[in-house]
Amino acid sequence: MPAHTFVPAYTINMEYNPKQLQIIAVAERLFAAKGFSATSIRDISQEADINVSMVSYYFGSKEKLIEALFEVRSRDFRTRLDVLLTDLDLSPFQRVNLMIDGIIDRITEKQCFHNIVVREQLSTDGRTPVISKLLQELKLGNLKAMENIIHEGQKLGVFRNDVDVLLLSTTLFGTINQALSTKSFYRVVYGLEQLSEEEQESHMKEKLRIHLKKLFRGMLTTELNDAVSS
Amino acid sequence: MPAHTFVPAYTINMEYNPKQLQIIAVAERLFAAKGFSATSIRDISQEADINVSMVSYYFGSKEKLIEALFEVRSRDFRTRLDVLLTDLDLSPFQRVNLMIDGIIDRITEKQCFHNIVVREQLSTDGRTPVISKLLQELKLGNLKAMENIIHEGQKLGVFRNDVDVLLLSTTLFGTINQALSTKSFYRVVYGLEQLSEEEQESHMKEKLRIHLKKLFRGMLTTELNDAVSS
Amino acid sequence: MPAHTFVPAYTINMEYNPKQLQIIAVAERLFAAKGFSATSIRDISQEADINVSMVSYYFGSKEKLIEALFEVRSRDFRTRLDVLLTDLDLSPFQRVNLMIDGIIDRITEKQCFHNIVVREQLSTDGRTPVISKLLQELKLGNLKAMENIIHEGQKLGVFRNDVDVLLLSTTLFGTINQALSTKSFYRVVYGLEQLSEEEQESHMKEKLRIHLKKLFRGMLTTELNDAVSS
Amino acid sequence: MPAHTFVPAYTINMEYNPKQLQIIAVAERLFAAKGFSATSIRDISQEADINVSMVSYYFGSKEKLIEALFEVRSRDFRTRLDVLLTDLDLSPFQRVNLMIDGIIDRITEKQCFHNIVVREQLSTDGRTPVISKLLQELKLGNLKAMENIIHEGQKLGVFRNDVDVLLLSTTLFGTINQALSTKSFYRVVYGLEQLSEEEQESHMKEKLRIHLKKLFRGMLTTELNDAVSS
DNA sequence: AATGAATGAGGTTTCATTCAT
DNA sequence: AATGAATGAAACCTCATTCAT
Repeated sequence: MPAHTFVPAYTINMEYNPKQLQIIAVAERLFAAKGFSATSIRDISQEADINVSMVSYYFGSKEKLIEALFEVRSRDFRTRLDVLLTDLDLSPFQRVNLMIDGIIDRITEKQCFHNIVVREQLSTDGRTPVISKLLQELKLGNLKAMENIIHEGQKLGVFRNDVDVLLLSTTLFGTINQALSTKSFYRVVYGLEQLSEEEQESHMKEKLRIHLKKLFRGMLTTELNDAVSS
Repeated sequence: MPAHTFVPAYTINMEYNPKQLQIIAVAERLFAAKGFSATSIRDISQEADINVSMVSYYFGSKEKLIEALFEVRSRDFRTRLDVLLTDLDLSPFQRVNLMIDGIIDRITEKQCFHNIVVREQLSTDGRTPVISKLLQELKLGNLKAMENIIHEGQKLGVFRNDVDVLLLSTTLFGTINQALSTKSFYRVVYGLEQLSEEEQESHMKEKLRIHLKKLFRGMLTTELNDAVSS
Repeated sequence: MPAHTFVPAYTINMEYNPKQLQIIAVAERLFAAKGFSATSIRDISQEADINVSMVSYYFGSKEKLIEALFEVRSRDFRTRLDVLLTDLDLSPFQRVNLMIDGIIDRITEKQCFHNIVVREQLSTDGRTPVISKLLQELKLGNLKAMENIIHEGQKLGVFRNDVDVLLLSTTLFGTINQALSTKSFYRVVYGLEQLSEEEQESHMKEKLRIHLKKLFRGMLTTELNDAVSS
Repeated sequence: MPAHTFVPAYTINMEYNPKQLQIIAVAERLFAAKGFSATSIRDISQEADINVSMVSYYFGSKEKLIEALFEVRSRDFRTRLDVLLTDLDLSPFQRVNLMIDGIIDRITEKQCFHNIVVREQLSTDGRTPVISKLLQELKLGNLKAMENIIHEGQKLGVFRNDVDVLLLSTTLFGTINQALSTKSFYRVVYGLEQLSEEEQESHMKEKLRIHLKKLFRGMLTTELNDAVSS
């Protein structure tokens, strides 16, 4: 092998070229639909209309491909998160509502990736340390952001003090994820079969927004006493 | 019992023999840990200490094995669900709290199966009609049970009338699923590394119970007005 | 294993009990339809409504089963052949025609077995010495019988002297086999689709009889001169 | 050429590359010797000195391999058939003799393939629609060609009018097939053990030619009256 | 830079057979 | 005498990856 030229694309490794991004996009869709193991490199290369060997060529391996996918998408999120919450001058409830809207939008927008994230979280033997680390950071970032908002509200005396932010965040993400993954059940129950895919999605998003805002309001508002004895 | 004509047991009746149940149990654990596709029949047979061909022998195929798994566990759930909620003479809130406890117990008890269920729900191209149908029934049963309880509370004037039961159920299951799938993150954040597996789990369950009961109380209680305008 | 009782059925090996004959009958049908290798013991046991292990139990192996099949059917033929041709007082042509009728009847009657015989003959690496030997004897018997009849006709000056009996026999059996194996093509060409299976078969048999008798007459009759120069 | 999307060559066009043709050649020999089912992909790949997975790679499956085999060989025949019979200016008998020679040559030349064809015809549940169709076309082509020749002879008053062309064709192919499949018996009977394989074959071919030409002459010649009463 | 032919490991499944009962 | 649970080998096929070009 001619050594001077055999520096495979994937060793450059921080910037991805258009072809790589295209492959990542296709892989994202398929991994979301069928799962990582059930998706073959042939599936991907077929849908992306590229040669089978391109995945290995560009990423080194299938494993590395999903790592690249996580790297790219994680970066997206990190950037978007901070922007949303720090600049504006808003009341705590407005801020919470904005956060809820932001997260719903973000997740529904990148539904495929979130689907993959959920799958990865389910895996006991984490796919790979790289992904585990990225996921951990992602989740920690989310948690810190929410903590900031809520602590601010608490300092202002608007929010209760006994708020379990982790569980609240768990409810927020859990509800959205659950809603998305049972979309078809949702359609049946609400009788939305005649609506288009998009109409149905925006319908569900709207309902979700209202539901989660009400929920957060209930959990954060001071007047509620905590007498919950089963 | 696999007969001489190779008609596996489950096509005759719905009884599985001890060996089959053992295989199902092993498969359940592995499918939960790695996913269906990533789990090979060899993995299963190795852990179950049986011959590779026994899976095909007892179930016909890997596909049929997971179907059997769903059939067995679904049956468990159906039976347990009704019992819990119909007989006792309780207040609406007591009933709701009992339901929450019941569902938390049920899911944490059959964590592996629930993990698999979540994975299946994520799959766009449902593994197989058999499983889709069972899942649909399961979810419908859950929803109906919750509707019964809440409607009763509404008739008694204890609960608000504008409750979206489907979304509430989504939050309930979504929160529990999310909590379980991010268990290790939970451990890090709460600094529970020194606790044993079981101690940690019961700690989390306890927190979950309180959180969800508070949450339901907030969403169902009448005094809360619904002014949530972002 | 208790030695005194473990003399498996198949070692007795000259007489077959009803169960064995039933298995042989089913195997015959399936081997004819799909070939030996393509027919599994499970296929056989399913159709015969017996346990899978019965084939090994009664015959020792699948291989031995087909040997048994050949033994049983070969015996049938040997007995039937001689009877037909030696006793009656007939003209040579009458005798030839009787032979043709007899062979057509015999083959169509035991079509499955003949199908298997043809398959075996095609196999370069003869299934097993046992079968090769039986087949050889069978063919030799057929040839001798035909030689007897023809030599007698020659002695009487009714038949030509330059008859190649082997090739004539080849034509006789080859034509019948070919006709049977292209039965469905025959049906299409003659437009017999509306006839029942049996009607069609008797139609074909009748045509075959006439054709072959005419053919033999042509080949055996003296007046034809042999000037065949391409 | 198997493209990156794993669409094997033959689905794009009907050209097979040298490697594929080599595999087909090996498969042809083994299928002829042992039958389709009894021949494993391992057998083929071993004899062809290629990797086991190449068969699936080049043809998709074992099933598709035999289909490819039939496609290639069928094409051969179709082209050769017409050429032979249309151009020359010959007497009807010359033409028939030429046809007989041609068919004998063709079959002995492609003996393996013909062996496989005979096996396929014997299968009640035709291997696959593709093969059934090709076989049907092949047989129909043969029949039409023979009909043309014979009808011409009839128009010229040289051949009898009551000729059953289908049965005559059955006899022609049946005799050749039978002769080839009982080659070893033929050797024993004629005492040709000391001859080489090729010498023996040409000996048999010569005998076959004479036999079949005489036979056709007898069946087609007008003077023979049809008094065949058993 | 990119291809596609080729590989070998490993996947699921089917097979004939055995063995304890 | 007969069963059926269980086995291990081998079947076909798919997989991710490599390598020469």
